[in-house]
Amino acid sequence: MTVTPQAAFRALADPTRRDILMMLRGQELTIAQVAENFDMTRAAVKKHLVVLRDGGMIRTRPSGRERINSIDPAGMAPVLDWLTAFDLFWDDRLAALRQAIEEEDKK
Amino acid sequence: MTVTPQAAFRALADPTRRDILMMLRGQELTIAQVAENFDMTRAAVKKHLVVLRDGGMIRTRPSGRERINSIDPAGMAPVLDWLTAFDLFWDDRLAALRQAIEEEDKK
DNA sequence: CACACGTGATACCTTTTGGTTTCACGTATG
DNA sequence: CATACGTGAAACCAAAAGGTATCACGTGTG
Repeated sequence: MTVTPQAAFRALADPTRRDILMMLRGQELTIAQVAENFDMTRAAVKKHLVVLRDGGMIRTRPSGRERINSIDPAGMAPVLDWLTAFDLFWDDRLAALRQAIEEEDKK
Repeated sequence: MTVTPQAAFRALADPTRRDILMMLRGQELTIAQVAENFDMTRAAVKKHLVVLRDGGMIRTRPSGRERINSIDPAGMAPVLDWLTAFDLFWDDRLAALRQAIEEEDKK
């Protein structure tokens, strides 16, 4: 199941899905628990979770009659890779980052 | 005209638009020149350029009867900011980046 | 000035997307 | 075993997205 860059970018394109990712950043949640935080049906949230899964952003593990969703740390890689390849803006960011790191190393 | 993160993510969600950004990475192009590279009408490409502009990814400057499109380096900032705030995967990337920079500094 | 050229804008069409409702199914639990 | 619970899946709907064709308009150019 190779995750295409397109699936990854699509997963990030919806604000609800980005919120779900943020929500899952520190904790694992069942679909029902995720749905509690949104003003939409569980079914709608489920669909978003499927898109996130197709994009490689989350993993789902069954536990009894529940499904536990957690972030897939590797999922962001295709996006990062594209941004790196794009690399125009990257120069500035890299420069700032390099400086920050060097400053920190001086301590 | 504040660019919402949503507009930025939306701009990146379409493969044609990402291709356009890549195409604009090194050169400035008129809409007609951009359109030459795709199997779709100029009007369709124009729409993509509008979305990219709304997302803050490109700038358009008039030159006679032409419009010259170029990348806006600052456009990627909202995306980068979100990814940084998301920061789970970031750890690995940052670690690798830090190491690469430190290695280079030793030379 | 007449006219070709590059673009902007609009109407229109089809497909995708985000959402709902409803029902079937496996899993706990009284 | 009966039943409540969490989920999966399908049918359906409205709105958004991606595309086309077409026309209007400013800008060069013969």
